[in-house]
Amino acid sequence: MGQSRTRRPTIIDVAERAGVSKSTAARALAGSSNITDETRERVVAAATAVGYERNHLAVGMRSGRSGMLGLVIPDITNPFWADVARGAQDRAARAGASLLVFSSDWDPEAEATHLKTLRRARVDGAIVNPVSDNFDDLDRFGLPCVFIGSSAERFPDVSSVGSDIAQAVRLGLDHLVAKGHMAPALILGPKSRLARARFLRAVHEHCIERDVDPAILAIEDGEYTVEGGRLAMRRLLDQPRVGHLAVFAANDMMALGAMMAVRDVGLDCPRDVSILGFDGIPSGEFAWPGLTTVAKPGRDIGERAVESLFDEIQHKPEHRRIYMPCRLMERGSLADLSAESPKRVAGAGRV
Amino acid sequence: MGQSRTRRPTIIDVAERAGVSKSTAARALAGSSNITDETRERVVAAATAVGYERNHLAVGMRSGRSGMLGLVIPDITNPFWADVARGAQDRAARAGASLLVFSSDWDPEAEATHLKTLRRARVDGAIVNPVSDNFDDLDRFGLPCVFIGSSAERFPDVSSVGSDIAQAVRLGLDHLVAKGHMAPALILGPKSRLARARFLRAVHEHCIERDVDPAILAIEDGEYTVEGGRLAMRRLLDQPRVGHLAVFAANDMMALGAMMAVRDVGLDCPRDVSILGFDGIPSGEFAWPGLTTVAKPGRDIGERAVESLFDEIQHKPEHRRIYMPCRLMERGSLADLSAESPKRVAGAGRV
DNA sequence: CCACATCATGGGAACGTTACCGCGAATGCT
DNA sequence: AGCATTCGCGGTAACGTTCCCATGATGTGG
Repeated sequence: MGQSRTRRPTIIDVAERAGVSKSTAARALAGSSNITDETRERVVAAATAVGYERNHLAVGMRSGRSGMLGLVIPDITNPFWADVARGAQDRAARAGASLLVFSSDWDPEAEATHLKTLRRARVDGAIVNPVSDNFDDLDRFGLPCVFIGSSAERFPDVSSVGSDIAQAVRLGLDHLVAKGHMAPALILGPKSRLARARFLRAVHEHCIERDVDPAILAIEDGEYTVEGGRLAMRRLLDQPRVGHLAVFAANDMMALGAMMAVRDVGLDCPRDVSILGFDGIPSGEFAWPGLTTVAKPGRDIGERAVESLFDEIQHKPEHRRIYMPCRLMERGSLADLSAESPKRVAGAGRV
Repeated sequence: MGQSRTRRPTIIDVAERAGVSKSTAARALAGSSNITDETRERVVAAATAVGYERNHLAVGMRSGRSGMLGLVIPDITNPFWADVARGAQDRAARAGASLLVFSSDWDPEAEATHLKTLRRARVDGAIVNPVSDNFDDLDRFGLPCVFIGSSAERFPDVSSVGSDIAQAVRLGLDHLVAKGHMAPALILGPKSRLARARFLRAVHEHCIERDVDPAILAIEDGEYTVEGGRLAMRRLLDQPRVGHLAVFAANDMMALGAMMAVRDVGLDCPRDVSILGFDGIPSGEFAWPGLTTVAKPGRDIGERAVESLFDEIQHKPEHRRIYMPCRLMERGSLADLSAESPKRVAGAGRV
């Protein structure tokens, strides 16, 4: 980087060089109103000549719009959230906005700090995966906000975007049923998490539609981690059972952990145990066997969140709850038992 | 979000409420100079009472420091770059700065656009994994800049932070040798990439130190992707060979692809083929067997890049080239042959 | 040919903050 | 006591932009 610290040219420099006032220069550069073509061209030429670049700080100050959005997610290192961030980034960029990204590590305090930073930076709005239960601060001077993820629904007044868990569960169970797994065991996240309740409710509904008593499903809880899944699967394997075991895990990490547990006890997936995940993280592709999973549309969620946020910023008060559809990614972790045993449950075979 | 659009309080509101001038209020809030404790307390009280939050746009305007940094990486969705972003984020936050994150998708045009956006946003500096060959624009008004990654070294005038490829290769080869793999095959990225040349040179040096002729090493090239690795491995397996095959891949994705290729032809890793990767992406942990790899310190790189950038911003002209050490992650993809065959190469066993 | 509308342009204020300067009071020193 | 120095505080300018209003020029219609 050679010659350092030349003062950045301002619109006044442009105006002087073009021989007009700064008002005229500003009008010319803004594009539209009431300007001779000749003057406009002269101003534009002057601008490129001096290398003028509009100062967005000043613009933001004058207009009250900084052109920046905030994104507060648990961890950018988590592939799902990286996907969300990428979608938000792209959508924001398409609208000429920039994204300030923060990771909260599921820590309410960090979250609060980051939100304060965002308010001070005068972002036009924020997208948050809420960790804390208390967002009164946020409310005070009305920072436009869109929440993201299933934890968002604790807040009735805030628009939110998330994945359609009911549809996802339905998709997963339909697939399991089609493969001949009528009553899969469940590995779920910790109790008192909204996502868990929603997942479970969808499973119940699906079972009832198929005339299956939900109570017969084995359920194990665990942390949303590889280790959590491993332990839950170990408990599942300890239970007496006949024949093939199918498992629907509420999270890919848990599913991968479950896969490890299967290997730990000398069994084989998918020969002895079938595993279905939920998330769509890339690691599932490289596991052996590849993890069949219901993939959340992280990128789409990010994009839609930004769009919702723009609505919010423009005071379009249509406060909405958006659920994005998930998609089945079929890989190798499910055995196909549909031919082996006769379908004993009415309506089980439908897709 | 209930009562919307109350005007955000300014320092003037605070001053009025505290019964002082805005200068005094500013001084009180800035912390230090020449203020009675009593006045300071009154101002601080007033500030919290009205919910004052300093407007960083205005501060940036006045001071010329926006308190924001830019980060332009190929893809936030790529786990390595997500790691880098996380490190940069945390380090920046610790210094009270925020990070504007952009993904370029290895597209020079997108990169240029993002850099322009960053300049307009008046970031104090930028961290870039350079894609383009031409950064004259960047130079013009001296946006402080630190480059990141091995492609950075094309630019002699710009400070850079990257991983220590020489050390990484040494680490990997030492480990291979210790496990009894004296002359591993190499799966490398495309020619005319700087990283490839560096990798190869380090391999040569290591070989020569061990009195091994580098020319005997089999080398296959491929794209830095799973598919690239798969194809390269397939070619490697087509070649006639005796006994166990060991492979050092220049990238974890390629290594995972190689693993698939091994499975494709009915062989077993690590029984028949040993594979060593380079990157440390999480997916390697869930592959079967777990991928032994040399992990790049993505997070540390991000942190150091921010630190370097701060130096750059403060005109500390010590332009530096920093190489961060890598770390071996031992998992299951390497067979231990050290006991089986006598060491025929002098000095091979050292660690 | 004059009244009036239209239009391109310039002047100035304002966004919120901080740095600088100046003023009056209080304090220290001889 | 008298003078110098320090100290707390207020006023004002400036950062770069855009918006509003005024002004003068030009065009239009009666």
